Amino acid sequence: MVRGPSEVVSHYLEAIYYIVTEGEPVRSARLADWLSVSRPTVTVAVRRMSRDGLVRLNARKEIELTARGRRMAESIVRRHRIMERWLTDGLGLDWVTADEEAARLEHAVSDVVEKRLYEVLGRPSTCPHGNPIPGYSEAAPNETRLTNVKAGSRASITRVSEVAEREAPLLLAYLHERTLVPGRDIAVMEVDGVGRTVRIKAGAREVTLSHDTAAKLWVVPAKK
Amino acid sequence: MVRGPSEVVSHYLEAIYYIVTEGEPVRSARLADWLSVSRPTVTVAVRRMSRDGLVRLNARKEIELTARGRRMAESIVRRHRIMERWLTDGLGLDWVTADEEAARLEHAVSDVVEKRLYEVLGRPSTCPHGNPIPGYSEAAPNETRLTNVKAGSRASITRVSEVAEREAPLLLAYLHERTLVPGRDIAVMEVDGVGRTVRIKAGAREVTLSHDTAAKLWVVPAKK
DNA sequence: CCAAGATGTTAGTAGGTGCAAAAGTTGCGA
DNA sequence: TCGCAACTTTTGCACCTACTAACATCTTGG
Repeated sequence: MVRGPSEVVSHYLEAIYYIVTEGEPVRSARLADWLSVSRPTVTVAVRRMSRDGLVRLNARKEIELTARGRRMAESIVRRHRIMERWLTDGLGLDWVTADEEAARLEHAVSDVVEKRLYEVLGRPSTCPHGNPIPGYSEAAPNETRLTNVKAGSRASITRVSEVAEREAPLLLAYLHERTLVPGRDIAVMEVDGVGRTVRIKAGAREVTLSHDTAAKLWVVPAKK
Repeated sequence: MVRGPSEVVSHYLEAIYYIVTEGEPVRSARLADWLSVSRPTVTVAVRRMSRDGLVRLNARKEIELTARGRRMAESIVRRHRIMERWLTDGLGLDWVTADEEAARLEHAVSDVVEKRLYEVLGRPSTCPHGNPIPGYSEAAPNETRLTNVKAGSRASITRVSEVAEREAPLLLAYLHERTLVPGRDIAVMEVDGVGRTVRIKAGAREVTLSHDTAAKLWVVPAKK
């Protein structure tokens, strides 16, 4: 019998995957914060995962996924995002609740249910806030953080970073209220390097975002 | 934070609930078989559950649910049956697969999802094979086992015992193939006390069931 | 370059869940 | 009533997951 990763290990893999996707180094302390456990707990968990060939530590003690670990992580993230789609589109839950619920359901979903649900949902290509579903879709190659866009240009929101969900759950509701959702076209009015803010126009509405918040929004340049 | 029962404890509560519902005594050895664990494992698990006020042992060492244990068990069974409904009606899975999947999903479903899903499914009153959903519906009071019905009378199938699912999963497919499903009207042709069989007619088709199998089918007498 | 703060590990402890082997209990048929 | 078979528990082990306290190491600002 092939035993999959435990629920706890799955959460580690998932967190590592999200942080890697943001292009940030995965440190043990960050995982401890993310998963709300103590640092020694992370140390031993990572040691177990390393023993099982899921992760490895580089010279700077940063945690990296092995090929096997990445495959497992993708599988979990895929289930998570498909469940989020169902919870929002099918059951009408809001983004924040859907994410919390998906975090539990993702470990209970088998291949069979995952595939059937994906079909029934109409083969969605992203989770509700725009993140691609591993194995079915990928991020746009010309995607960039909103903080990299120059004042005066136009862009289209593609996704809200997964990191926002975990480290600032209130942000999701904040963005949703302001209709800063995937597919939204925006115009960048002003980038203030001193105040570290970005002023944008979404439809008729102007919004000023902090640099931190803007970094959580990924966009593609508007066509032509 | 109110910690619910662990997943393992939930499975114990669920199994106990099903066996009690069949009117049979709950013995430690039966739980060991049901849950596929060793008997010592059951002993210590039951001791923990007893300590936590979920079960008690009577003089014959039979396991009984406390009021609190029963409430928890009902909550789990409710989630299980609602999930089964979704898996069969929503995703088109067969009875056996739906039951297996529901056994994992039931532990990951929150109150919020349970209630929303129940509404979206149109407030079903039973699981796919006819068992009532605790808190929403109850078994018909005049329900009886098929083995108690006299030859020559007519009856309507109400449900397939939950015990069949766990202790004889192939039986579910067997019954489904023969359209012996809830709502089916049947005529009892012959009850053979020696051969321990029951011959019934369902539509145009005659089927002979063993006594064991017939005992897993619950029916109500045909109207009039 | 050094010290403070961030980061990581070791040590010791605890509870849950599981096992096999063996000993104790009980109930029932001969 | 005796003895066997079924049932239950004890014993001793192992592993995962978690904690706190204390120590070690690393990085970076002054």
